[in-house]
Amino acid sequence: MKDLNKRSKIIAAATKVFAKKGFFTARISDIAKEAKVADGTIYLYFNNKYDILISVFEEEIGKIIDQIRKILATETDPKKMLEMYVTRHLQTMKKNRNLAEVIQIELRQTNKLIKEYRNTKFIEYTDMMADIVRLGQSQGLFRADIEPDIAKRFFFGALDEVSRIWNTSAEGRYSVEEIAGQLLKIILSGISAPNGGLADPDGYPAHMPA
Amino acid sequence: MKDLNKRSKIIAAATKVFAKKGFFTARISDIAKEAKVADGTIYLYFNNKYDILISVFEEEIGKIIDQIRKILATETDPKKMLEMYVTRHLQTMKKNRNLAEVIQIELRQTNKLIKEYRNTKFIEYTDMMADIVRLGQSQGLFRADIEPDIAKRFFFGALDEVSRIWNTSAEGRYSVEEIAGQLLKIILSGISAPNGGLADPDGYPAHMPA
DNA sequence: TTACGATGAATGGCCATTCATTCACTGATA
DNA sequence: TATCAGTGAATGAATGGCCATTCATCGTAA
Repeated sequence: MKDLNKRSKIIAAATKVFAKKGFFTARISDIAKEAKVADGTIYLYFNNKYDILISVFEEEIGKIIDQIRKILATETDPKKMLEMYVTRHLQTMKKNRNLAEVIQIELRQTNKLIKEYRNTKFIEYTDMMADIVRLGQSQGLFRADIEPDIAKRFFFGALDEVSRIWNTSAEGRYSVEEIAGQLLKIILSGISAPNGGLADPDGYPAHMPA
Repeated sequence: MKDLNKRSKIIAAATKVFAKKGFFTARISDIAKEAKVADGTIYLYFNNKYDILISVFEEEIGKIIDQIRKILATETDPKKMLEMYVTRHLQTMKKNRNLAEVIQIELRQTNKLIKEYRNTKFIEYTDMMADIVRLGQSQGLFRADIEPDIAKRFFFGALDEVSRIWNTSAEGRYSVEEIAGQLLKIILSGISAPNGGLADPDGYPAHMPA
C-alpha cells in the first residue's frame, strides 16, 4: 500500500517550496529534495504539478475550515464570531507564512491554468464569513444595508493583503494582535447597526437586492 | 530613432496577454503577435520578460497616481477624498480588467523573481490612502486609534480582492457604483470618529505607537 | 519468487533570447 | 532626377537551456 504519510510529507514540502519560489519557478526536483523523496515518487501520489498545488490548497484550507467551524460552534454572538474568525485567520497565516503565500498564488493563478477547477473549498471558507454577517443582520446587530456577499470579499481581501505584507516586506512593526485589533475595530464599527438596528440616522438608503 | 509609439504598443499588448494567460504562461511570441511585431523587436525595447512586466506595472500605476492626485487636489474634506480614491480605483479596475490582473500578478510574484526591485510606485499609490487617513485624523474626523499604515493595507486589500472577483468569476451581479457604495459605507463608518473626534464612548483604547 | 513501491537518469517539448539578415530611409553625388 | 552608400530599426529562424514527466530498473517485504 502506498504510504499515506509520504503523501503528506510531499504536501508539506510543496507548501514550503511553492511559498518560497512561487509555483512556476518551483521545480519538482526542489519539492522532491525537500520531501527527501525521488522525483519520480511524486508522480505516484500526484498526477502533475498543478495537482500538487491544488492538493496543497484544499488540504490546508480544509484544515482551517474545520478549526474555525469548531471555534465558532462555541459562540452565538455574531460580533464575537467575527472576532474569532478574523483573529484565527490572522494567527494561522502568521504561524504558517507558507500557507498564506500558497493561497495567494493559487487564488490568482490556478483559474488561468485549469479552467475546470472550481474552488469550492475557498468559497466555503469565505461563505462562513458571509453567514456570520447575515446572522448579525437578522439579529439587528449589523446594518441591514450591507450585502453579505460583498462584505465577505471585502473582509477576506483585507485579511489577505495584511498577511501578504508579513511575507513580503520585513514589516515586523506590528504584532498579530495589534493588526487583528485594528482590523476588528474597522470591521465592527464598519458594519454595526448605528443604533441597535433600528432606523439609520446617517441616511444611507437600505440596499435592495434586484 | 526608435519608435516611442511602438513601445506603448508592446506595453498595451503585454498588459492584455499577461492578464489573459498570467505572466508565466504568457509567451513572448504571444505578446509579439498581439502587438503585431516580430519577437525580436521586443528586445529592442525591453531587456527581458520581467522587464516588460515591471514596465507595464509602473506605467499603469503611474497613470492612476497622476489621475487620482489631480482629482484629490480639488477636494479638502478627507471623507470626500476617501470616497474619490475608492470610486476612482474601482472604476479604473473595472474599465481595465487587464490592468487589475497585472497588478495582482506583479504584486505577488515579482518580489520572488527580482529581489532588487522595490516597488516604489505601488508604495506611493497606497501611501496616498494613508495620507488621507492621517489628514482626517488631524482634523478629528477619523478615529485616532487607527494606524494609517495598517488601514491603507486593509483598504487596498479590500479593493483589490473586489476587483479580482470581477475578473475571475462572472459575478456581474453588482455594479461598480453599488460595490463602491458598500465599501465606502463600511470604510467610512469604520474609521469615523464616534462623535466628531472627542472622547471615545465605545471604550476603545487609543493606539500608542511604540 | 513475486509484486509493487521507489528511484533517478534520460527524454522530449517548450520558449526566452540571440543574431545574421533584410528593410526603409536619409542625404550626398553626379 | 537617378543612383548609391550608410545607418539603424525590424525580422524571425535557430539556438540552447531548462525541467516536467516517463520508465527501465532496483530493492524489499511477504
